[in-house]
Amino acid sequence: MNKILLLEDDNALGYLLSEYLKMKNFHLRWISNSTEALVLLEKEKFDLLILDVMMPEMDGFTLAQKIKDLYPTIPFIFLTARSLKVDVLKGFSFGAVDYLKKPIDEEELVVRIQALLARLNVADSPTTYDQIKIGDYCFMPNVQQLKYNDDYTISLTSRESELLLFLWRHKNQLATHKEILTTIWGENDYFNKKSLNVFISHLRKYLSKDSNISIENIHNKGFLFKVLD
Amino acid sequence: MNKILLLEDDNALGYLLSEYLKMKNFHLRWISNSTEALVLLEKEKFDLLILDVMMPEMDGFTLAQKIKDLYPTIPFIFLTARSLKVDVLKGFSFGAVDYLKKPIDEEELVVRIQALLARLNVADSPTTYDQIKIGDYCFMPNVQQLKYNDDYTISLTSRESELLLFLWRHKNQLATHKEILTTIWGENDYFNKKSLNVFISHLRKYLSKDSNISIENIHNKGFLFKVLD
DNA sequence: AAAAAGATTAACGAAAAGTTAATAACCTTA
DNA sequence: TAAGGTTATTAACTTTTCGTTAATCTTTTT
Repeated sequence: MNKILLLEDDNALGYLLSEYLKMKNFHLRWISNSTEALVLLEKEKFDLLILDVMMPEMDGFTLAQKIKDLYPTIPFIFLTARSLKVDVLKGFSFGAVDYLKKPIDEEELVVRIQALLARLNVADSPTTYDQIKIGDYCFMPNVQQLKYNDDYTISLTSRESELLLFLWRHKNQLATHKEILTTIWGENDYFNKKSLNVFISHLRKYLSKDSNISIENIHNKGFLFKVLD
Repeated sequence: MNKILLLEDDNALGYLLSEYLKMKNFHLRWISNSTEALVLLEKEKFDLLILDVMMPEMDGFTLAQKIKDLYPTIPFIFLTARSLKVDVLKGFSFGAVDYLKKPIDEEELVVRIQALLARLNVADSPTTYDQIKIGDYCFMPNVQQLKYNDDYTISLTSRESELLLFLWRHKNQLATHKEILTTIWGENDYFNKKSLNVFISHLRKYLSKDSNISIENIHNKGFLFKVLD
């Protein structure tokens, strides 16, 4: 879950936003004091800051400057009543990732935050889960390869790989001819069905080392990819 | 420099924005047709899309949906005259990173783009390497050299070096023709694909001493730079 | 037992990929 | 600006790959 720090000195708005964001399942911390923010950042890690520009003691810009120096990677959004263009430009020049003008629409704020955090999270995890364990085999659909026990690797053709993926997604269920043909070949006709048989045959051969795996034919219906665990 | 694709059917606004953004040193391409956008994205790589929501033929939302499916990582901004709240929410739900209401303030657009690209760039290339161990080889992209076991050194051409770096960054993953061509050659067409083959051939020869390294072709898709450790 | 469906292997042709050589573009330096 | 060298692209040709089709045999159904 994502931790957000909201810095807003207006009690009404601060309360409204913090309750709303909590309701939307953000882990939210609301404070109304700039110096407290710095103390808190020292102790806890936040994924996002939401800063009001107009603040007593220290205004949002100077605070942002300080934060930028201390924690250059943490993203922050400005909230402001001043919709002066020069302020918007100034906000971004300070490194803001967004700048919202009051009155704040809570729903819009939420979707903007979500869009932002989604981007941050995908940037973090380039990991494409692309390893599928099938018995003694490991199937990597993205690179169209099938590895047997670290022993050897079989390169699959596109059709073979698509078909295996389809079967795996429907493992231990009936995968009908029609489903397979329409999704992989695009058309369900006599000749493509012949092709399908050829590819089933290929896959059976590739997977023959593990007796817990089988591709069984269901007469006149389709195939059953059986994987015992 | 960052490449931006602007899709805006209003000639006056399209012209204004494209000129303004060019002046601000963006590499900008302006088109007014949704289908043209899809064709262009197939051939060229863009860092950011700016889409008008209201378009003839295909509206921005459906286009965004298509783009999202085909190129899930490319960020886009919506531009719109409809400031209906439901549209803003819809825009973000489609994966937009920002949503600007007309009339567009060009200066604000520029700073928002800059903020966005700045974040993308730091996330993308966190490090620049000057020594990369690849099996028995040591690759030095900055000096475009490839050393085999302190034994001998191969001087690489710029293309060879760029390609090897790209492959290394995508090692053990599928590097599609399109990705390679759009990032290194800038354009994805028949002839550049031919060139790519030539360079792949060069690299294979250079790297042939270490049997744990291979560049495998994935038919009709791209290449797989395999490095076993 | 006949007919239909499925399995397996092989053959084929089109398209893609690999390789080497030739040409064109691009620098540098005189 | 011309020469020479380097690099990238294009061309020409060969090899490989892949999906379909065909041929043959086996299994299932009625």
